[in-house]
Amino acid sequence: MTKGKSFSGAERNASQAVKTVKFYSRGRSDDESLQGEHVEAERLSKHDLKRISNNLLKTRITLPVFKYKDSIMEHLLSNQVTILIGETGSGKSTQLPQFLLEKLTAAHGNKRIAVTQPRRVAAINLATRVAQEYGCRVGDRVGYAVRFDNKTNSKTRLKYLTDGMLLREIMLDRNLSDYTCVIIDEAHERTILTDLILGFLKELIHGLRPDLKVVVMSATLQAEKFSAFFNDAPILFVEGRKYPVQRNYLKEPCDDVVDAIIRCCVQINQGEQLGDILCFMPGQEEIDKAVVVLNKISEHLGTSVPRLIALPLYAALPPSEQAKVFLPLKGFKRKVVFSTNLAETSVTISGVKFVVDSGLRKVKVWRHNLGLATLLTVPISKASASQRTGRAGRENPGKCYRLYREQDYQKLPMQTEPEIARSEITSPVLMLKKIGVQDIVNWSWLENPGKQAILLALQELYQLKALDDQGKITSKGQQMALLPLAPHLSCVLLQARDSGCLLPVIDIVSCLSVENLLLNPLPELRDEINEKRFSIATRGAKFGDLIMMKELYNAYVSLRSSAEKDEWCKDLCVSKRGFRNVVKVRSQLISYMEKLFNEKIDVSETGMDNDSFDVKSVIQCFLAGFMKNSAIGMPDRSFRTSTTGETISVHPSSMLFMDRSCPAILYTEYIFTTKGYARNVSRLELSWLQEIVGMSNVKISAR
DNA sequence: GAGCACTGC
Repeated sequence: MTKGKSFSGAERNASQAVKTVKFYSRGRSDDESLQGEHVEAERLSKHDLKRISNNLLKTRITLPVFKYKDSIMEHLLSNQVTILIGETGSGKSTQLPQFLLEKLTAAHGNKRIAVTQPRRVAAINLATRVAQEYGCRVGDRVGYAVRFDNKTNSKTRLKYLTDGMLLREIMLDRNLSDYTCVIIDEAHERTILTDLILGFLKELIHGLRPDLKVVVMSATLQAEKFSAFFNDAPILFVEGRKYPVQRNYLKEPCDDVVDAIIRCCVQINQGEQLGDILCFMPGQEEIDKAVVVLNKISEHLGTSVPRLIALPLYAALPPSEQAKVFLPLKGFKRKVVFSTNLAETSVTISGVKFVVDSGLRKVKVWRHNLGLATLLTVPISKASASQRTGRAGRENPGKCYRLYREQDYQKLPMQTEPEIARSEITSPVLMLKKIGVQDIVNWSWLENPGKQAILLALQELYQLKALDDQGKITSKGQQMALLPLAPHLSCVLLQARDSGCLLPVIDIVSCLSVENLLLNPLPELRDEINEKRFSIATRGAKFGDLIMMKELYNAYVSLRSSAEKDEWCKDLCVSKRGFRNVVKVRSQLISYMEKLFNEKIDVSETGMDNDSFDVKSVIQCFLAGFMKNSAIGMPDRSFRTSTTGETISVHPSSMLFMDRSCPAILYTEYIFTTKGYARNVSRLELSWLQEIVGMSNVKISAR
């Protein structure tokens, strides 16, 4: 097997510039592969826990990271901020926090160590594993906190949590006085929330907490950026072990991604030893097409080569379909998984020996000046290409086929643009205001989103009455920041309380904050499923998607058994996992509202009766949060946005797609793909609009 | 008259 190419320049620089601790992991890796290793710790005795811990220790001490413990700890303890670059399999996420736990809690007995993760599963899996290694139950000395699931108690000293969760804690206690050390893991992913935490920690250690220790853990490419941000904090480089992956490029660029990927898979199948193939593609459309084509072709390839089994993988796919990609195949077969970015970080498939990379991804880019989101297919970054390639070398040496030329690869940007640079930032700005930041433009941004973006966010928050005309956070803004919702939806909820229709609005807001609740039916079932949805949501048929969600929710909770619920979900092509989440979100929102206003919400009055709420009041609550998201019907039957007069169309997924009678519409999302689409659409009467918005800034032309 | 990458509280 040919050895893979050497690291890129930036990776080498990072390792040369600093003290290098190299090791080769022989144990299991420190991330997703922990799945399925859980032991029912609750049922085990102290003796059993100790025994398991001792057994695991035998594995842990064979890890060279254990051998370098003293040297790593020396750096960590003598610096306030340390950047730790650790590759996959370096054990950094499980071992380092335990080393620190030993040292720091000896000195600060009642304080905690926080380890943040961008994803819930990672936080839960890591805490579960580390508790075993430590020899305790999860939720005792070692625990975790993610939304809907808090396994910590007063004895917890090592706490794994999602970065969203830590930000909540920051908003409630801006000194983080519970903690002696904060470890930010996977910082290179540059999620908005990770960026905010880093900026916040920088201010905190230079202000009220000069004693707080900070460790930033990241993959190679961004080390210098983090180091420079924290006043040249030392970078520690811990090498993991990856198997070599041979990289192959195209000689000529291809113009049809699906065609090129299929050819490549067939070629691999004919020339290479057994091993599964993982193909990275931009989106669902290309994936579905490739699956159909490859499954058709594989029938005609003969029996001298493995039978190709094509499988799709993307987030909108039902979990039962997603599960198929993890099942090993029996017999003379080769699995070909066509995946979105999902398989780049969130999911690991074992058995993959070959990666085919289209070099493309889909990305949602917010246009501040237009006030809309666009969904674009764009080339990936070098970092992303390297991550995708690495998926072929997790268990054995592998090969990667890049469907672009080497000179095209050289032209790719080094890193993916951080999320905060291409997103709407009303929510981050409100969080900063809540924390007490006055000057948002000059705050310690890891990546400053720009003056225009910030001013537009401030303006938006002012219109939602979260800020006063001095730019100071109002008491309404304080409440909005504490609700686990986008500011617009928080505003809707607060309006609903004032209007006396909190319960139906909470149900709808809960539906809106769960992703992929309504699944896309297969084309041949579409009309049938639509009919079923219309027959259940009789008022939604007239008033649109928000009202439909309330009716679907009512229908869902009126079913008794979970078997009935599952059947119903399947029948209407809605996500059962989604609806289970709706129920959780709903009860969380109710309890948060109770806490905010120190009052008890009487849930009994929410009946199964769809007619027990007033449609006009409910939709007017949404107008309070989405004032600018309204459009007026024109004589030619198109809609024009009331803010800019742009043409906007009702999205085909909406209940109102076929409706020709709406005088005006309200929508919660405005997204540009092939043209401007309104999603989650409600019917508006012109008089409703006038009552709420007033005549001043909306031009209304009657149909 | 037609479509949607991924997270988080």
